[in-house]
Amino acid sequence: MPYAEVAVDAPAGRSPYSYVVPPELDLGPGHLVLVPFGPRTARGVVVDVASSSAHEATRAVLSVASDYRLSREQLDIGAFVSRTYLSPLYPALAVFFPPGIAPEPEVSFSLAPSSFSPLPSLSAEEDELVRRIRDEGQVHLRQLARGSGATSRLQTVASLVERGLVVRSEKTRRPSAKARTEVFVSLSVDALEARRVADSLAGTRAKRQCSVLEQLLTRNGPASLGELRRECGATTATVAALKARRLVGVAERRVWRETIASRTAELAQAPTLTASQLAAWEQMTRHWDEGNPAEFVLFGVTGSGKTELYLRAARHTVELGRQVICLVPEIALASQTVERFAARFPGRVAVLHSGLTAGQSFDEWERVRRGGCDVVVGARSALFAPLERPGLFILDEEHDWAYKQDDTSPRYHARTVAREFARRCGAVLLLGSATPDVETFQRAESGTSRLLELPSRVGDSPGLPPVEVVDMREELKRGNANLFSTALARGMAEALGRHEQVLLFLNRRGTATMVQCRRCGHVISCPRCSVALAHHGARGRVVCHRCGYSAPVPERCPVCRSDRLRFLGVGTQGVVDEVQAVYPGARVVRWDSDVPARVRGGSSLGDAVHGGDVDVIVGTQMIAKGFDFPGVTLVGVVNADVGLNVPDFRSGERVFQLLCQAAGRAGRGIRPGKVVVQSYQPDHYVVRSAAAHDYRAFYADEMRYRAEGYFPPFSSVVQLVYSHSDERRCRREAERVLAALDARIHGTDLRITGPSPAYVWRLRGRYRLQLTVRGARPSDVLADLALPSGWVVDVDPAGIA
DNA sequence: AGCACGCCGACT
DNA sequence: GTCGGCGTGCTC
Repeated sequence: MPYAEVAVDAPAGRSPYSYVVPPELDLGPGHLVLVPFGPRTARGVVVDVASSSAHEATRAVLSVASDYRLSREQLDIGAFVSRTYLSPLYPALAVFFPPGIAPEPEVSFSLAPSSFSPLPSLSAEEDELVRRIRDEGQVHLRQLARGSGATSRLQTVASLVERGLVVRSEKTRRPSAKARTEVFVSLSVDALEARRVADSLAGTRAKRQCSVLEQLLTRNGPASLGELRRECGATTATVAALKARRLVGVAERRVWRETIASRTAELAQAPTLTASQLAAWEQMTRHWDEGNPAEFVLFGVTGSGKTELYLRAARHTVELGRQVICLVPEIALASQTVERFAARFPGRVAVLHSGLTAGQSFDEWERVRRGGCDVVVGARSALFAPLERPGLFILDEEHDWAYKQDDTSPRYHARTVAREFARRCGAVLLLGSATPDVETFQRAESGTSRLLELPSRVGDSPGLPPVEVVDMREELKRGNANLFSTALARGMAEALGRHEQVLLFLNRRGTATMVQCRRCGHVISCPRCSVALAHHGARGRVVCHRCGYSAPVPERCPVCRSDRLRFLGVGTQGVVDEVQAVYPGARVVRWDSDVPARVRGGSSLGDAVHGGDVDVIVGTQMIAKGFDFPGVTLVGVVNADVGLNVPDFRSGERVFQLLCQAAGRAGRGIRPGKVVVQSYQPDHYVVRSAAAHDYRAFYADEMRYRAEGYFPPFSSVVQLVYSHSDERRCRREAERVLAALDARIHGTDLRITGPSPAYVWRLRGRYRLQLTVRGARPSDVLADLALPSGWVVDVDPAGIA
């Protein structure tokens, strides 16, 4: 009897469970199935089918949940991700299925028919729950399990089920999207006949039928019912009448939902390469054709023409009969990249990211699976698109930490997974950046990968703009306590006088706009997290950026009742106000995540900026990244060094990347640009090297710092965080695991630090302690360490204290 | 989710 | 020394 080894959707399941394969199911590795698991039905992925099993299977697979099926390669990559990132197996495999294709079976409760007759005596809690179920018809288990008091609610419902007053039911929900079809109407008689009938109907009561015929005649082809409704006011009745008279035929046809890639159809010719592009291209193809090494780092400033090389490499791959995956950190900022790919590979580009509607996403996955696409462009999860034979993986802006998934399992880094993918299927990995991750650059330095340099900007745009670093301590000494230094203020006045645009960049990481009591010093903080609440002046509220808690700005200090509250720190709105105060005539806009994407993008605000109706743009991280502002000649970095003091070994690298990107925004048009960087630590190597546009100087200093601290790339880091609502239990558990780890690391190179409070010590009402393990291969020792729930393990975390 | 089990605090 | 509540582990 065949057995299926199934990776079950159960927490902490790193090894598969054995199930009997019922004879009626044609089951193989890669199938998504439903299996009984304890008292519930769970999803699972079949990883293997064998004639015998190590564990004696007692239960059988229930059904196959989807016709999507994973390849051997995908199963192997999933296992790699689970192993490398110490993640449960199911989520590491589930990423290869289109989102929403087989939702988790849902448990709900409804009233038993008998409970409509007189009720037996109920406790107050039971009565309340019965009323709620009656009012709402049914209640989902998820709703009961959410929020405080969940345990008692679940107990109450369990007792009601036991007494037969409430019935528990479980249903598999339908996929969140399906193929869209439309009814198409076409003439089933020749044009002459149709013309004759149309004329005969003119002036009669059947004027809609008449105009449908006219429409079909002018189109000289089929029209969808939707189009006919819009053009002629036709209804299904109109079409039915025409069909009854055997004048038209109807057919249902699949229609594909559109994305930006499918809307851009204009074919673009490949431009001639510049000398440095050509040199890089020749180097790439030479090594590519030799097949060794298959990893390239494309190192070039913004505007140096990296995308053109991506396109060439993609063309080369497609000509070899293979496909391309191009990852971008944030798709919202990458519409230009998508459009360029779409223009070079018309109709053959798929876009995959979380911003698509369920229907669009379903269609894009389906197009890829059917072999209809040569190129997939998308966020990190596009890596898992169902391509037949990927031959090239591109990571644009490879240093960006959006490539690391850190909120849910598997906590993978797309670069690492892409590298393994490429290795397994003999594909090329192409990493592009103006400021490569030091770990990436180190690989190139050591010869593990190949460095390709694009030293200058292409076209007529001037070189990199000169950067002036202003020492804000000196500024303070001279009595200027304003937000803007004398140099920045002068630069702004000059630019505005010439009717040129100014971009002010605010580094918000590590700062908060908080509310403090002047009398007792108390800072208004979140009741559930140990962070100060951010002040949103425009909305008159204080907001927790961690858990979303929000409250009106208090009138008095909650501790000492003083009404002398002051607002610390500067947000984008504060900068806007300051600009307006100094230059009353200036037209200022705020450009950050508080402004909805649709306003920033194609429509009003974007047009206003590009059309020159805006003088000053104020923003955060976001403006430093994808957007192109050709009219900007002055970039001011208001507070360059804020992020340097975040307790994270990568903080220097992040600030460097941000400063370089911000500086790269100036002078992208025809007129030369200039950058003013305001800093309280102007001598810091990060600020100095960014101002000099000198990546290699930064790299040298950063590597020294990393070596001294035993940080990556000199070690690998695994972070273990335990959270618990009870502080004592939290400490006890962290100490227990520390002792267990200590016992294991004897004779290894591993070092453990902690338990130490996490960067945010209290989050959503839970205390958090962290252990950090560093060494050459920390995962090996941690692989078979069984951790109770409440622990989060993050391999190569985005940042640690 | 639901059930068994065991730890820890409270009480006779 | 015992009781009982609740937190934790397990489900092929």
